[in-house]
Amino acid sequence: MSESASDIFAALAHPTRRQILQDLKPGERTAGEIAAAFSASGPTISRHLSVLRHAGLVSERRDGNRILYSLVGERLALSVGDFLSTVCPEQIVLRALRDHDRDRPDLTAAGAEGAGA
Amino acid sequence: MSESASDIFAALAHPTRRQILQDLKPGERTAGEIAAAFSASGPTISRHLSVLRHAGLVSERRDGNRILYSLVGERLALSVGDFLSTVCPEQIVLRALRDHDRDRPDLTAAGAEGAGA
DNA sequence: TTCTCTTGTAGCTATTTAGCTAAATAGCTA
DNA sequence: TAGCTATTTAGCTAAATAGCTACAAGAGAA
Repeated sequence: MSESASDIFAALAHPTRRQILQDLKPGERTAGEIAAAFSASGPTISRHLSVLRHAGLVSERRDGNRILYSLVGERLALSVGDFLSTVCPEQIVLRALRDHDRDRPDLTAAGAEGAGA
Repeated sequence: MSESASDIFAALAHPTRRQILQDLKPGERTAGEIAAAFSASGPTISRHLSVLRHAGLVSERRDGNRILYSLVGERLALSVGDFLSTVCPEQIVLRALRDHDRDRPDLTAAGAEGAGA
């Protein structure tokens, strides 16, 4: 498990791959749709997807002719969040998250409990 | 010191550099102390420190003959946490932190040393 | 000054990665 | 069967990375 942390952070080190993850946040998309959002060639995006899959950050599902990719948010949050908690004091992490969504006032204290969605 | 998320994630992609950050959690250490914790050569560790410095994850301070490094936890938490919040639903991130905290209740308060290697 | 300790830089090699084009694979339709 | 679409794999080149040894630079001590 500790070895896969390198795979995850290496996968996140490339801006195209971070953008792919962000594009997958609303829901699953085909490889072609993902590739169409970038100027790089299809095979290049396919390899980026392979890196993300190898890191466990996306999952794939076949639908006839196409392959649909979707984000594995739990793995991303667990692995990255675990490392963050190991290195930083937890207060700093929570404050960073709070600063990110200033719209939501009391996210860390009360809410976020049964929020599966 | 770059501002790029790619630099930060690339810095975190190497296990030696993650271990260095963890070793710096209790407080500042000299380059020699840091290097002594690894089997790699001094120059190799020096370059790892340079990568971490370039990513803004550590800061250095001169003390006579030595150079003392310390963790910049805020930058780590802000950058990584910001990306995490951009890609994952916030609830997943918070639950991941909470799960981690449940497993190791006293990690943030006391040592978390483990840095032996 | 010179000597020593500590840390960083230079130069080299081996390995990995990112990008491309061309070809192969998987599935559907006629 | 052939043909068409979607996606991945193969093969290549250029660039980046990690490791090493050897050397240089900065700061005290003698």
